[in-house]
Amino acid sequence: MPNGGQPTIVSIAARAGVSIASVSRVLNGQGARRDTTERVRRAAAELGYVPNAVARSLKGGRTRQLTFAMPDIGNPVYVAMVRAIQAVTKAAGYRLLLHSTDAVAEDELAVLRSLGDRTSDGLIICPIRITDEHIETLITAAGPVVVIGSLPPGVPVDSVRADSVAGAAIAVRHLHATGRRRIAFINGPSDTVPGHNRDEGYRTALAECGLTYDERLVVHTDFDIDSGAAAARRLLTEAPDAVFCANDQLALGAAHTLLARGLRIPEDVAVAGMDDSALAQAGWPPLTSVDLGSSERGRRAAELLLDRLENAAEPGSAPRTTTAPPRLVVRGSTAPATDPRSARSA
Amino acid sequence: MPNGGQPTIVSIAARAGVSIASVSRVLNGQGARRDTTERVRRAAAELGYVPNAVARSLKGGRTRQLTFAMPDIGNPVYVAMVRAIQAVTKAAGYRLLLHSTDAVAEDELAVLRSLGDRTSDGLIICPIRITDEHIETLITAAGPVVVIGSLPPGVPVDSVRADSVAGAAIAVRHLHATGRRRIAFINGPSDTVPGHNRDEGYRTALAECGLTYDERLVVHTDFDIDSGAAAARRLLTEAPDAVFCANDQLALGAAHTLLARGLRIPEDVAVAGMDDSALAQAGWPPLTSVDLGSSERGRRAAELLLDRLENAAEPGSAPRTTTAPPRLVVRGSTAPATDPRSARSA
DNA sequence: CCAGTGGCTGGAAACGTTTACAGCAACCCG
DNA sequence: CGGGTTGCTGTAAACGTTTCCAGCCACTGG
Repeated sequence: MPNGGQPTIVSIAARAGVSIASVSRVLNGQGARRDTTERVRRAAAELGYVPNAVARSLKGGRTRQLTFAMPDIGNPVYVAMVRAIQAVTKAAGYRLLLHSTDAVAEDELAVLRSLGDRTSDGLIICPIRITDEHIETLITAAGPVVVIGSLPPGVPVDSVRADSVAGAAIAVRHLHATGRRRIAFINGPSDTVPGHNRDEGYRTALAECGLTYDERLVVHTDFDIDSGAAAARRLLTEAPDAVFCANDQLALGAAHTLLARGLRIPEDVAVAGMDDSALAQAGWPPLTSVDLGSSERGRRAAELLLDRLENAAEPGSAPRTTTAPPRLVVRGSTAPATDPRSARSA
Repeated sequence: MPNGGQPTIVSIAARAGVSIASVSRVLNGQGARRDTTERVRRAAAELGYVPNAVARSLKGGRTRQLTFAMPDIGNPVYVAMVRAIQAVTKAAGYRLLLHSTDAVAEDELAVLRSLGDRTSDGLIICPIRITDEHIETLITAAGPVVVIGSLPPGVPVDSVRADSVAGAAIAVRHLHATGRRRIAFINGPSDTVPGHNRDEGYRTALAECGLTYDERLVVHTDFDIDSGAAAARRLLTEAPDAVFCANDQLALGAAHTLLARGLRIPEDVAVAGMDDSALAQAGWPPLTSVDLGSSERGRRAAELLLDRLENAAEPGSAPRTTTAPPRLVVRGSTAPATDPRSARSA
């Protein structure tokens, strides 16, 4: 018993006195005589048989596993995506493998290539940067892939994008509408796709509002809480009346710094984030944030992937792209400076 | 080519003009003639060969995949564990499958049973409740399992526990030491292991401090932000001078409610949480929290599991249990009411 | 020069399934 | 009563690897 004592279809066949083919058929619900069915069922139950998924996959060529690769499991945005994806894939009978690439491009490529090892039937990937090598690897991937993020035009791969250009613009216009004029911007790395797009939205909206772009009000840093706090410290000398942040984590970090310096939010400075993650509601004051539709994107990506798998759309068929519209969620952190609530007892 | 055109060891053998056995040997770095080695390597590269992990697993009996099942991916505590586990398993050459059970017992059992399908070589599970059925299933599991959490004595399974009884007690004593006397407690469900233990710690510490347990100051609810906020609303009528929460999410929710009602933290009410997750540092004011060693527990669990796997310790060998000591991390949310900083300008 | 040795190699079996195919009995109908 | 149908069953091949084993060749040492 080289197997470790695990019962197999063979043990069942022996015990029930039938062939392995019959066992397989009974267990997969195909026709069999009353008598046979019963004997097999009983033998399987007595032995505590569990089908070997590996053998099954080898034969069938499918693992019924899908992979989701994201830059950072710690970021609530991706958690939201995971939930949405999970809901769809679970319903379709697939297991979901999660992979955190820690935002390193090499890891992303490795995941893409690993589709070739047939460990999973398909992949949803959320790349933070998109290099030529990414595109090359995407095209030659050994199985269906859906990208969550913006792909250059012409790349024949399904994708689901967020309109973060428009999203950033909405936030800036909102800040302007509440009377802010020195709107600082804490952004992620400028060489990432999200970083680049948010920058574009920021500039566009500033122009629309008749404000001029002032590079002293802009900081590029990493997408996490500590970076947000540090960036805000640097911005303090510029005395902004609003800080727009490229995600909620940055916004939370920034708010933290501002409050620690005795500034009031929103009376002295407004703060807005992006993603509308759980963090935005949890922050104090609750953060205004732009919902880029993380759940929606996750759900949609999963659907696209399943469609490729189940309907076996010929690999070359036209790639589909969906864009989730952004939505501003206004909370306390950007109440107008002239709002009655801002009148403090002091 | 029923395979989908994927190159296999057979295609390589044909192209290189050698047997499949030689291909396998070359690719696995075993001895071969210079000439053979080179031809195989080249053929493999030209075809873009990637070994089929499924076939390999079937033959080898191991998938080099491990599973981590946790109640909730959204909770930063589990994220910390995932990171720690990942670090260990990745170094050992294992892939990690993540599974969110959403705290439903049936799902936990399903994961445990699914070890039998040989999809992964071992399992780390973080059960929220432990029923007799859990124990039964744990014992008969088809592969090595490590439990993160408290197991009743005598269950022959490796486990890593947090001392949340002691942890809760530390927090309560700290609140008492800073002058608080009406210490409310927002706890998770009392029929969960963590919920039960934290309750015990709370009661013990109260007694030590000479305070009496007052059930009007205690709320049992779910382990998330919204529940914390709702619980705090209910507690307001009791005018506590401190709120101890069974995790950081509850604490954040509670702080939120308190601040929204115009109470000052820590001047009017102190707030303390547990887990010392990213949330605690991110909150405003930064939350005092008890670090229950999530990373440490994750790391340790991974090590135990790997040890079982690699050293093939005979299944019956003595189960090992580790306990991670709690550690109080004091932050702004529990500064003593008499602290000079608490004197406001007003 | 021959037996022995050692390095490489190929054939074939094995891992646990699913499934095409053929065999076989029982039955129905003409 | 014979030929066809029907319903079930078993044999064996296949999925893509790894690995045991035996064979081959070229040496080496006596």
